[in-house]
Amino acid sequence: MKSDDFNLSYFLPYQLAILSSRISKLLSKVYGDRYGLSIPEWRVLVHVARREKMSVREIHKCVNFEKPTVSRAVSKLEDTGLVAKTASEQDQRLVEIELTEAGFDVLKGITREARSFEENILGEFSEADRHQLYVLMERLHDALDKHPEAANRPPMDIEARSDLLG
Amino acid sequence: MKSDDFNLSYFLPYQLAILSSRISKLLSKVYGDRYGLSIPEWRVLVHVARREKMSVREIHKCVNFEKPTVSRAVSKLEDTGLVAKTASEQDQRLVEIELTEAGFDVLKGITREARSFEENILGEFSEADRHQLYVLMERLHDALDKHPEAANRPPMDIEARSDLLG
DNA sequence: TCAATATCATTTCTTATGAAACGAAAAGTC
DNA sequence: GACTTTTCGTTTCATAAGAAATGATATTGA
Repeated sequence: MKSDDFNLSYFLPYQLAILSSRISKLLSKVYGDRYGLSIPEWRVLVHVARREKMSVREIHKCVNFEKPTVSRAVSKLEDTGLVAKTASEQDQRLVEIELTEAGFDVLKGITREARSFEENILGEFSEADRHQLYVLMERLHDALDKHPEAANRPPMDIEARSDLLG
Repeated sequence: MKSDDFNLSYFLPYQLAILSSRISKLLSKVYGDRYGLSIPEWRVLVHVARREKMSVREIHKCVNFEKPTVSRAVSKLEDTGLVAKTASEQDQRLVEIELTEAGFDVLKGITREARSFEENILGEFSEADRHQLYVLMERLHDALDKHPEAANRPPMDIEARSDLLG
């Protein structure tokens, strides 16, 4: 049996998955091979860096990973000395997580490499191209937001790069 | 410690991962909840449908999953009667996989729903918008192709939708 | 005030994935 | 024509992720 009905090559969900997977795998060579971090660890690290202190719950909402994944990532980062965990004074259930100096140093290194990685990929893209790309992705998110069954979109960070969104 | 150095909100690999994950999860409600298929199973099904017969190896190269994953997906699809496996006459190592009538029927249903899903997401996108989106994704793939360490890009299907690529 | 409920982080438990190992079959080499 | 090497598909094996359960603390309400 054979059918020409349907072609994955132009099916958006498939193309996005392939593209994202190729980029993620390549990027993971930066923080994985060189710094020994997993994807969840690296995401947690970046998010924690942008606040003074964060709880697992807060990170979970931002980072688009499940709570156990975040919890494990945080524990591992604590083991390697990149973050510090302390029980909250006001609410003993909460764990306050913050970057250590070592974590800050590592992040600085990875940040530099991540930026250069992105620049490498987007090298041939003009500012207009980048703007276009982000606007299109934004519109896709908007379309998803209208679906009641869609997963929540992680909140944007406050300080936006207005140079990109125009 | 706190740093405003780096903002994931505008980091392309992160944004792509989030977007792709949101869309994939939503789509998986179609083929998962309603048809009981996993992502690898659904991809295998579609790829096999486009050829008379395919080996595990061939599928593996197209589908962007590892060989064991493909092998398992095929076995499961055989169990549920959607594909048939036969040892090749010419080469006893190869397994020829083809869709059964039941597989064809299921695919027809999913295809319809997948199309309507995509249309639902891209509903507000004009033809020009879609073209733009695909061109930008294409350029990102091209940039990745230049990296020696990047994973191979799965080959495009032959019959391209020229209406999109212009 | 004390029980019932809700919230937070962690810990099972199950499942899925990919790397490496494996056995079978073909191709290459002498 | 046997021996080595390569290729194919499957099967371990180890690891990672999410669902559900757990334990601890807060909050609510009678």
